[in-house]
Amino acid sequence: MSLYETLRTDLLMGRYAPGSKLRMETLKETYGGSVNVLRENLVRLSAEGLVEAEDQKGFRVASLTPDRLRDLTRLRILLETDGARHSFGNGGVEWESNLVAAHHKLAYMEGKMHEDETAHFLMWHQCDYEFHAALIAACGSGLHQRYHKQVYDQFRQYVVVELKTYGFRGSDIVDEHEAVMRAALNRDLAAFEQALSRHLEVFASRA
Amino acid sequence: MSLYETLRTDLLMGRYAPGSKLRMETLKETYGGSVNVLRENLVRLSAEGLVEAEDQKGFRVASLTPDRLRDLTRLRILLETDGARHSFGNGGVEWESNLVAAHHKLAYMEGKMHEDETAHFLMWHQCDYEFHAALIAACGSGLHQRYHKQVYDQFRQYVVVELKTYGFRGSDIVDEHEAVMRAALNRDLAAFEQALSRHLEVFASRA
DNA sequence: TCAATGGATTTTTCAGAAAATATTTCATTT
DNA sequence: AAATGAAATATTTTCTGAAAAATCCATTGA
Repeated sequence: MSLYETLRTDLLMGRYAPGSKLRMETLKETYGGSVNVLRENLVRLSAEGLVEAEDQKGFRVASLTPDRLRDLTRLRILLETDGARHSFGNGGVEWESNLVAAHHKLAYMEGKMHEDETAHFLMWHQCDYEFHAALIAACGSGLHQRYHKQVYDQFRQYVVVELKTYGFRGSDIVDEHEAVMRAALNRDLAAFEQALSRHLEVFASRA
Repeated sequence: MSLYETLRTDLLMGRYAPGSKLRMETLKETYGGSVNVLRENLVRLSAEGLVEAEDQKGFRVASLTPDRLRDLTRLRILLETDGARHSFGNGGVEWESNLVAAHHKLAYMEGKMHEDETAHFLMWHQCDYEFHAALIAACGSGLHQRYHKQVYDQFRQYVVVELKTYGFRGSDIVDEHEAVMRAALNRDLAAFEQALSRHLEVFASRA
């Protein structure tokens, strides 16, 4: 795994507390590599919103403010809803069956989460992303998908912290995902937006 | 001006042909500074979509493909329409008058463009951005605005090339901007989306 | 208490070289 | 003549160690 991916995973999975300082010396010890390479990656990660860069004051993990969560929630709803709208138009059986598959896998992982949260932590996140990505997979715009991933990843920071603090919030999530998928398969945009908004905003109001 | 801003402006204003290679040696001669700093900035600019990075093959100016233009157009319409929708709700007289002011300045610059395109080139771009930014200025989400700027800047690459190739396409643009502003002031979302789509898609179909 | 000061810490930049990879050149073979 | 492959060249990428610039912090003096 490249330094970029390693760093990114560690940031996403809550290895460092949000808002905490990322000191060069420490990073060098942890990841090896020289200052330049580390900086390059930190610069990239700040452009992607996972890291904050303050001029002459180095880098820190992006902070978890309520405002940012609100912004991220709104953007996710916007990008997923519009992406889904296009998928409704472009997507055929292929798209549908990939979506059903992703949802099945996700539902399975959510079952597993009740057994052992920490063991399936990473895998559940992976499946959750793949489900939400599948919704917009047929939107026909790579750039749209790229921005969605960026926003999703920032949102995930909040999810990880919430999950580590309060534990997996169980069957509600399963129902919400189910409702989202059903609306997508029915190509019912209004229902989709409502189900998705519910899914994300319920989370945002808890976190 | 920082190296980042200088580089960014040069890229945006078409100093280098789209798709052309950015060789380290050349950049060092042009901008000074050492390799590391240059790389940091190029990494950042590739995360923002103005530069393409190919592993082990260095950096090049982002290429102008029709697909990318289509994606960028769609995203601009999405972000500006949704941003405007929120502005309609949140924006008061303050927002309105800033919008009117931005439009007035833009219309003035578009008059100047008929006199001397190259002289007012940079200023017109500035005003065009400020107008489009003013539309979503009251959307209430800094992140939304940040992403919009990113998309706008990438779109601008195409505008600059088109403008340099065919010259300023005159009074059509003025009318389009006028229609967009009027719809915004009337808080008529459907009209707004239509006017904006027209404005951007007419351009996209020409370029 | 508050602000100024000076030393310690940290970030940022630098220059040059080494390592890794790409590209070109050119002789050889098919 | 076209294709192949190895050597030479060029370029990117990484590393090192250090200097420069900025920030942080604890102590001093008002």
